Amino acid sequence: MSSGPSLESPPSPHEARLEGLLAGLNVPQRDAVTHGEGPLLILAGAGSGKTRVLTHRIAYLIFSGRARPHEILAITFTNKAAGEMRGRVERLLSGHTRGMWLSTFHSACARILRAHAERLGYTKQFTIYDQADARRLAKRSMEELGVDPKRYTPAAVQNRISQAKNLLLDAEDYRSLGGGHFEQIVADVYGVYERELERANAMDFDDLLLLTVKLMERHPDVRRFYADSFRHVLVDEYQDTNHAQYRLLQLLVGGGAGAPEGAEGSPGGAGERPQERPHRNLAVVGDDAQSVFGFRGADVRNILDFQKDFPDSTVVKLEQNYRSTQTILRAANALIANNRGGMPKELWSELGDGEPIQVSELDDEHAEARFVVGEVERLMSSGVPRREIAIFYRTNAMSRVIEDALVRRELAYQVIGAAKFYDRAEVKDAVAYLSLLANPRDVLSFTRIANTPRRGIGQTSLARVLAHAASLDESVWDAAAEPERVPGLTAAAVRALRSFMDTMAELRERAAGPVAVADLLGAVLSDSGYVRALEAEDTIEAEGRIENLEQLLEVAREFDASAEAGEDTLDAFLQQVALTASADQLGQPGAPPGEEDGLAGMGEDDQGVLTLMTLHNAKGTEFPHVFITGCEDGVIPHSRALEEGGLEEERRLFYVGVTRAMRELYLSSARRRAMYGTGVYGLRSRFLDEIPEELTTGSETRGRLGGGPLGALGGAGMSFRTGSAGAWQAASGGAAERRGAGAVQFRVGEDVVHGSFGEGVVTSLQGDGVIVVRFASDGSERTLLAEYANLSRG
DNA sequence: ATCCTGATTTTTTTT
DNA sequence: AAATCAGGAT
Repeated sequence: MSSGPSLESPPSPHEARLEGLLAGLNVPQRDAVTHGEGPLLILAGAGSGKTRVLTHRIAYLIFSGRARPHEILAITFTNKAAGEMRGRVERLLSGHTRGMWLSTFHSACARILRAHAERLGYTKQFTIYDQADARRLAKRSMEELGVDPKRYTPAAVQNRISQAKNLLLDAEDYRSLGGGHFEQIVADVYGVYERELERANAMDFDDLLLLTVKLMERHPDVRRFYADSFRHVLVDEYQDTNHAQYRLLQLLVGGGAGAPEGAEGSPGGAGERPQERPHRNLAVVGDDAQSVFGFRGADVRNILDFQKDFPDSTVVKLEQNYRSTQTILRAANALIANNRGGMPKELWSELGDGEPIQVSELDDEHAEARFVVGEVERLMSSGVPRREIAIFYRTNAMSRVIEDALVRRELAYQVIGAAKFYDRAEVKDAVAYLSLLANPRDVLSFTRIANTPRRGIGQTSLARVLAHAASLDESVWDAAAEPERVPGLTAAAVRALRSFMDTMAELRERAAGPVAVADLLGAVLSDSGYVRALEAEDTIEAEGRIENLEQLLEVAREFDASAEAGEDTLDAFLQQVALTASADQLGQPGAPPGEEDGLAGMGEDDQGVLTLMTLHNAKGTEFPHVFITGCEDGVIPHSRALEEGGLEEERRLFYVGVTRAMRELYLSSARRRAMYGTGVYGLRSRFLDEIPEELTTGSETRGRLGGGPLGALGGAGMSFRTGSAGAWQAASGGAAERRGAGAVQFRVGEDVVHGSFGEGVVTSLQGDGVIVVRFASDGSERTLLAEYANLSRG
């Protein structure tokens, strides 16, 4: 209306900016973005544009003058999500995000803890132990207590400790809960475990949350500092928050159930500035139907009870879906309707019915993989770029078979989540060196690297050093630095230790100065003899390790380049590494797929690559074409989850998978699937039956055994045992592999494994069963008789 | 101290 | 099937 020349003052650039921000948003989205002060609950169904709402709300807060960048704390679930959000906010604000906190709970907590570590008896160089470290420490604590690791596995105990921490319970709290024999054992281990963490100046993932809460509870001034500083707190994926995170939010924004404001703010309270008014500017976004992290302490009640916690909260419901066809949404709605409780929501879209959902049942996981890959190729030949296709599965282990099939067809792909770069042994070793340099009390890192590479410091000597350090209550570093004082060490061990520690001391001096992390890492790798030892191995694997270390150096270089001057770069680097999750993906999407370079690395064009990931990692993503594999009872309602009564969470997980699909959805299952090396027969997932039939299409009978004469299978199909090698694999293969009777058929480019030469690839077929194989172990090419050589598919 | 071998366990999902 | 672990030989 106000366009054109007007007597009224034209909209100021400021107003225009605000208008632009709201353009294209629907009514509830707009309400959420423009909501002023006070608690806000945004119930955002799948695909309803919640990230858009979050980013626009942040921009709105700033444009409207309600907040300045440094007054905003926005929490996401993964670093990747945080990075994406930062990018989008930056675009909206044309770069004005300086000082804004946009991170995960864990990263934000680590940052806060580093600033106040001394208050909790830590130094700011504290080490962050990941789950594997935590498990090792739990194991050691159990050994110290003489707990039988057969009866109780360290993993189970660590799990319980983690749960306790998520509930903000310390060892004594946990003990006083009562519980059975196991719980008492856990309480014992928890106590020792905690003591060891403190001695090591280390924190596990859960501590980051727990200790931040503790810090703020014990030190009101610290709490007040952050509460004042973050005028607006926004939380994504609120349905996946656990109790510790919930509590932390209460401490930051005030109010809510169980918050101490009543006591503190009331006259006669703690006596410190009783007039403090909590701002309660908390905006949370979530969907109870997508709560899938219960196993790690997430509590759906946080979102379900939000209105109880904040009776005056504003609630906005986003139900219009901008992602999927109605067919997909109807399936999703029908599926989730089988869960009881939860907030009623009905997703709808304007995108029309689209294609029916394809349901397929295959013989086994190999047939399933071939089927999926075949469909992928069909899609691609009809012009669909690779990046628009995703394949989901329940467990990481399931990716392998699919990857094999993809490599065989030379399709470029990326696996999100698995292939954890930071989990590689050599990378962990290198990081452990740096950790020890930063934190001389870091026992776990010390034990990891003291004899890596081999330098004559064996288990026994190591144990003696640790015991000595413990008895004098000094750091491992100090104990090891004077090996002659350690009782019981052999002369050789003393010599080896001294030489090792001399090197470390030199490195430490370097670390103390203003040194680039990459330079320090380079010095570590050469001075420690680590790279030399790898070079001496002179194997393909060692070469790969060296390449990985090269890559780590590159990461360090990038870090150095972006680090701010005067920062404790080593500490910051270690923190980043510790908190970079596997799902955050080192190489950005679009990078050539790692893995078997060459074969899969054909993604040079602008097609991007296929994406493989677990259903858990799928949350927050969307793809035009989605495959969900392993739709079998025991896999998708996972058997372990069923035992623990987690059916509804499994259903939500499946729901998450279904709602990722924009246009086409494929659901596949296998009648028979190998687990732990032997075959297991499964039933199709009960979730498939919860999808209305009229929405689906597909043959239940697709991929029947062999397809050809029944006899082809013979007795081999019954013995679903590997070991006796490719027998049934050949027999149950699809049409492409159905050729000769009995003998295994190979194709050029196929991966094979030989009984004594190991892995190789078929380079040519000479006819009459004569094939040529190049072996990876030594690069040799050998001519073999397929029938007699001890060969099987890789 | 180190290497080798056979037994046992693993697979739920992740910050 | 793969990886980790314990025990034993060198």
